[in-house]
Amino acid sequence: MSKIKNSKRTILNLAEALLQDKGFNGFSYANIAAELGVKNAAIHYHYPSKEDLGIAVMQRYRERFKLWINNSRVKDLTPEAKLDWFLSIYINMRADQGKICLVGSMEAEFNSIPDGLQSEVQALHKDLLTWLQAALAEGRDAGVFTFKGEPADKAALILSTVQGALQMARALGAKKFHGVIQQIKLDLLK
Amino acid sequence: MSKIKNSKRTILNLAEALLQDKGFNGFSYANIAAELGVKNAAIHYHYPSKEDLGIAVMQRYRERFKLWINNSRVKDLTPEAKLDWFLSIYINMRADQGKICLVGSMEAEFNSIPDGLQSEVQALHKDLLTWLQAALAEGRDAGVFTFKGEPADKAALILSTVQGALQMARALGAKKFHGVIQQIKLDLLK
DNA sequence: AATCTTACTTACTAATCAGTAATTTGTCAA
DNA sequence: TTGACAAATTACTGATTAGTAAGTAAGATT
Repeated sequence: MSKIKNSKRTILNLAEALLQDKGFNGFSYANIAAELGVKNAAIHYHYPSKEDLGIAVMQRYRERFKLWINNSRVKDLTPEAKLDWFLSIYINMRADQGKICLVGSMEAEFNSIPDGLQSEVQALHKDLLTWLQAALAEGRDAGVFTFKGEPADKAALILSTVQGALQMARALGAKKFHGVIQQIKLDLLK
Repeated sequence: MSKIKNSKRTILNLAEALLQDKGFNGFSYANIAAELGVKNAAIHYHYPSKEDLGIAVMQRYRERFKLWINNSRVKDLTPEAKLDWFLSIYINMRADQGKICLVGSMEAEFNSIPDGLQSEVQALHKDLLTWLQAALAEGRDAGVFTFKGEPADKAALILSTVQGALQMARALGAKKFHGVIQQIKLDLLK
């Protein structure tokens, strides 16, 4: 009986990577078990159902995001630096390795994932939008961003863009992704 | 033995809807067969493998798009009307019914779909980008669009945006999607 | 020392999946 | 009417899936 170190955390890490890589319907308990050198049932012991596992991944991500935005290292940034920080989250997802964001992955399969997981996706998407909207409003008030319309719509646009661009990178390469990131800034900065 | 009317076409229609709805890993031959009141094997008769079926859907879509853009009713439009036509494709996908675009659906599952299908996704995405890029360049030259940077990057941004926005609509509603469409135009028109 | 708990294994179920082979049914043309 | 072909059925395979129940080994608690 070989034991996993930090079992719950290790499983979540692997599940998160698999979700970004293959989606909820694209991975199985067997994938995780094999990678960790244990049996399927060992994963079920920690996360009884696949829904439980998916929810745990999403909740951990939400809490991580909450911690970041409430930390002074992000909170006290200028609006422009806040945007850069936000975009860096997506840049660091390694489009060059074909990873996409959790929200995009789950929303693409939204109609075939469990209800409880749908709610978590919804909640995370709202969290991201709320923060980004505030950062955009702050930046426009400070005179460093320019855009027409409502901050809510501009935030939804930017979030949709990065989500879509990560997916595009899979088919057309990471270079295209970075072009889009650049364009977001061109469209926003004075 | 109950026969399907226009079997190949009917199957493709259903497969396309299922792809937009549940993704490649999210539907099965049984879904299609049940809907048509026929057995699984009847679908395999027309499309031996799931990869064949997926490829057929993508190829039909590409040819449809090719026909449209080479038709004078699109070709002779003003740049602004061309943009509206393009966006209407995505608006007509019925975000309110939770449908997303084929490209987004396939790219989200890119790492777990057959190779031949990956190539088709790639090809369609390139087709869309190429056309949009030309329309944007034409519009900027004509003085009706304003944007910084390269038309290629702006085209990639807009395509990523609509793709992501359709997915967002599933979690946050169609209203949000329409807000993003509006914002695309605000960001582009003088 | 005895017991309880954690983390896992073994062994299984029931369902679903894509796909195949052999056969039957229906239609149309010569 | 017969034969050819298309389109479907029946009946199956082997793989994979999520999930469960019972049992075991090791460590912690009492």
